[in-house]
Amino acid sequence: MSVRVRIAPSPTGLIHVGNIRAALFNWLFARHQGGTFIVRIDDTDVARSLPEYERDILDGFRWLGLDWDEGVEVGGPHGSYRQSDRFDRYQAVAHDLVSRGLAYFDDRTQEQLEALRVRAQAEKRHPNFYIRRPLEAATGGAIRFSVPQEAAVEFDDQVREAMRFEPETIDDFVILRTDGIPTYHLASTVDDVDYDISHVIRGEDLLPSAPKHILLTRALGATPPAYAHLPLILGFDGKPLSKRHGDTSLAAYRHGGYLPEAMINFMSLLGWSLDSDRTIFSREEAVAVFDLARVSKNPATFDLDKLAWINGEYIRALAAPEFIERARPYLTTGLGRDLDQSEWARFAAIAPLVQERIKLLTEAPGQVSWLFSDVLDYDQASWTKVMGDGSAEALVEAVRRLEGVTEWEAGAIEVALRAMLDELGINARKGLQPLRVAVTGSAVSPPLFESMAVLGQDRTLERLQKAIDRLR
RNA sequence: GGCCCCGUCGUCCAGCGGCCUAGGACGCCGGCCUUUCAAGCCGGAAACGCGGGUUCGAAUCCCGUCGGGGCUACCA
Repeated sequence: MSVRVRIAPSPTGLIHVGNIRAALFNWLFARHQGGTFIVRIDDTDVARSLPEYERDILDGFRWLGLDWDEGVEVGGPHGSYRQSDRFDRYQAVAHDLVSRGLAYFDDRTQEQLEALRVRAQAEKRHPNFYIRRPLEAATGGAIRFSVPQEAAVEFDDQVREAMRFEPETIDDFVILRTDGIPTYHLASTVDDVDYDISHVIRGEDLLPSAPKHILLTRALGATPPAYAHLPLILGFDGKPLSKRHGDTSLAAYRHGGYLPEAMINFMSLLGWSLDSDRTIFSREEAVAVFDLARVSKNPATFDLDKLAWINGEYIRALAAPEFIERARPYLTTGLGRDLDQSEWARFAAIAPLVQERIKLLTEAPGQVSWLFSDVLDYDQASWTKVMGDGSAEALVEAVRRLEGVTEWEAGAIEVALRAMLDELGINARKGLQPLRVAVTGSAVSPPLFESMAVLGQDRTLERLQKAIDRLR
């Protein structure tokens, strides 16, 4: 049997990390098995589904490199991969089930049903005791699936192992609404059958729905797929991920300076591990060993600090030109303007030093803004902390020495300034920090000699002079 | 309430009866390096929820208990 898996998000909002992790695990499994990865759009909720959300989902998958073999925008041999195109099919299935005595019409109102649930609760009975009706009780309304009461539903979950649900605890669920729109249970199950899905890999929140889907699949005359229910992802406080934890949409990370390969690596670790001691690994390495049996059963907390660390690791591992290219859009938005060619050259010269100092691409502009502004913006705290006794002398002596440097590059600058330190008899901290603040405006910056080299001799001297004036 | 899932350092993961005086990583603390900040290197604190069994032996198996979570819609 060939492996065919799908991710079926609903376009009712921006796709979030929970969905993405499910997509990733489906993708890893498919690639490891040499199977087919399908992207389907579950838009049965026509009122809330929006085209822009569908676009967001697909953009997100593309950004992460989760390429799909069949599905929306790619096609495949199974017709449409958008459920709103297939309502006829679901309706036909629902009516066929009715005619075969496996489902029935239910014309009761929501209020009546709610009253029955309340009554069941009060009498400590399962709701199904009152919800369930004889097959021929009505001839119109919604269509409910009639859950067979003969046997328990048992299946072997790929991550949770033996599962068993007693029939009286599974309620007769609606498969087709009064308005003819299918419910998630029907559409999803019919599609999984029609598209020959072999493994359903999804969040644990759907575990209680699994017996319903299995029963429905059997009613359709098909063999149920294998199921694998992934642990849920929680926020930093151990509570379910929600708006409270900030923006959990993938888009927020996509624009927040994160690298897609770092996101993939990090999310792979949410409920899975390559082995006992590797944290950083490529997607190819993950594909090579991915195994559902090794997926953890307990919920995973989304740890932003760890994501940031992983992102930093990936940034540092980038080849310099690659880093410059990736940082480019963040630089123009962060600096608020486009850089000209000579400015880009200057950035390129200092980029490797920036690269090892940031965890997010969004931090890049802050590291080099001093390089691109004509009037330096001194950080007041840095100034007061660094400028003290001897600072003026150091600055004056530095100017004198640096004026004499004929070949303006980091090595020569260092030689000149070391000589200055010797002559003044002061240590590097005391002698160099004032220069740093004078040149970059801050006590924290990329290495000084390289920074001066990139800034240029004239501008460096100019800034040193300005600081001297300011001290008087 | 009912049904179901889960329970190893603060966090993620390893462990699937003896290799465990419980391993790795993030974070935290300390040190080294050092022109600042990072990075890097070295070291440290830090966990098997609890109670019973089973067994020569349990983090690993069983039962209970407590705790966390999911589902319980004509949402998905």
